Amino acid sequence: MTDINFLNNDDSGDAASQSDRSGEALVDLIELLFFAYRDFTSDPDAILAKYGFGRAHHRVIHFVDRNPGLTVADLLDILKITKQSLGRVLKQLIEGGFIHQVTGPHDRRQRLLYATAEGRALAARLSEPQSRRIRAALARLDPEARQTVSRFLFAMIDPAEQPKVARLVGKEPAVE
Amino acid sequence: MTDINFLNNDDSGDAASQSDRSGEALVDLIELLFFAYRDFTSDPDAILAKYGFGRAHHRVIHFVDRNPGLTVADLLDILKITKQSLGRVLKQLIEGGFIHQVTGPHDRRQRLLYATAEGRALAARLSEPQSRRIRAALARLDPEARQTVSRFLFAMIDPAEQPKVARLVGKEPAVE
DNA sequence: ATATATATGTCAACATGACTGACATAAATT
DNA sequence: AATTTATGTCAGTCATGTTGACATATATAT
Repeated sequence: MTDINFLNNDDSGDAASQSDRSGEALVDLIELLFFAYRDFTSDPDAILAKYGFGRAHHRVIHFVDRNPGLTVADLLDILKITKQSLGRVLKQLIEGGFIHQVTGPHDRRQRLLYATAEGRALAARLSEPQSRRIRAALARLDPEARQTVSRFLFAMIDPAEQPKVARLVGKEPAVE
Repeated sequence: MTDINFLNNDDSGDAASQSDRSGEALVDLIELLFFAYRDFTSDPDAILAKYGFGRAHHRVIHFVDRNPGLTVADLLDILKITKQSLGRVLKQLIEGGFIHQVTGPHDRRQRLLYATAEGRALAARLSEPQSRRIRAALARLDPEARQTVSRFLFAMIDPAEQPKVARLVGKEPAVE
């Protein structure tokens, strides 16, 4: 029924836009990235739905869990969204007891963010299927594939953002 | 100002959630995938804004351009969205003259979708910065990196979806 | 001390792109 | 003739992003 059969539908003879063979392989990678990311996010989405949360909550709890003491400004810079957007999901996560705030010790204007025990459990639960998916994918490849994939993904990030991401991830994926 | 400095904020001594060293590298890949995809989609987003279009339009025009004669059902299966969601963006693309419909020759219920000259031009314009980004990323890696990355991304897709994607992309990324 | 800048929060209005549910039409299939 | 399928559409809702304006507390500079 919902079977993809349009490869046989090519009886129109009009395949002009597909004839550019030079960039063909790159278009493949564009599409693979789309499908990989589509499925990569589907696992956590299903878990989040049980909590009444969305993908935005996932991103917040993930980065707060991974970086205890993160400030709101840090989070805004990572997620590239407005504080109004962040405000809503952050409020829900705090009210739900997944994140708690601590007034900054040096700068009392700051609210340092920490995941609670429940928050850490949720973060772990969300990352688990994603880790498993990555582990399964890498299992089919050579041992050095992880390094290659890591470097590729890092190189895909805007050059201006790469230093920040390198510090955030805690490693230098582009260096051996 | 908006400088990320929370790596120095770790004066709380509480890094419990970061102490799981076993899955550490996989968490890195989770984050790199997030950042890579975030920036990967930012280039087309800027172009789409000029047309009053969004990311949904990009996906539709891309797959229609790449697969002339695609049916609505095919598109729904690729994008994994509802027909109501697709309906709006498809309508706008048709009204804007980027896509035109042809009644199916065998099954007159079907509307085969084709990109117009303008649609092909838009698709090319959108994929150009993405191709360039990928090309630049691969340029820093070994020649066999493309094969590795391609296989990795393919393996990240739900196994049940892999055959469809393999046919759609027109290659077998998992095979040499 | 006062002025200014910064970090954060909040209110209001809005846009996009998803969703569900219901129903309509035309054409194919049984 | 009845049913299924492919598609379209109306109506309402939700999640998550946006801009603009403004408030508060605190830090910093003059």
